[in-house]
Amino acid sequence: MKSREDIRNHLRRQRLLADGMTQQDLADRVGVTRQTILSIEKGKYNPSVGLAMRLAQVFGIAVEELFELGEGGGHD
Amino acid sequence: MKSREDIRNHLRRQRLLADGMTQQDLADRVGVTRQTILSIEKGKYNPSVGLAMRLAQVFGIAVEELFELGEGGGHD
DNA sequence: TGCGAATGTATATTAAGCTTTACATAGTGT
DNA sequence: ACACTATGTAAAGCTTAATATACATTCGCA
Repeated sequence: MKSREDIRNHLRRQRLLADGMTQQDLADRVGVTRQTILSIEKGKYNPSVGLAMRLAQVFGIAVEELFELGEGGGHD
Repeated sequence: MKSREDIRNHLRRQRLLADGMTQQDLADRVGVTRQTILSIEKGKYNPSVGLAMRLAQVFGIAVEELFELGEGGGHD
């Protein structure tokens, strides 16, 4: 049973590393609302790859450094 | 004017490099339907980062090697 | 002590990812 | 000619990402 995606992210850590960038600042830079950033940080959902890449780009890191799969082995 | 995401992908190329893996095989390995793979290949949409990472993992490459942002500069 | 800035919670609504089913076309082999 | 496999198209439906709005909390600061 793996209906929920189970993805970890280091958004908050990176924001803090980036001179304490706020959720709103980050949202503006990638073109989404603050709610979206907050929900991703809280693990409430699994963003599109486009958004994920823009986020990683803001921090100058790879997508895989910002998001991690749950490593449940298979896909189910 | 970049409301639509505009993401390029190298899914087909990678499939062919991977010994001609079929859309169905790939779909099975990442746990989605063939339609989903086809639609992504055709650029009809922008998968979730979870799926993008599983796809990249199948080919042993980074997400950024499989998907590319439109490079429109900003987010609009 | 009260204001503003940053984060969190809640809920309702819209947009888009993904599934399911069904059919159509092109290539391959017998 | 017929069957089989891989790919493409299309539409209906479900689930979830993302928006919008509103309010609550904590903190620093004038």
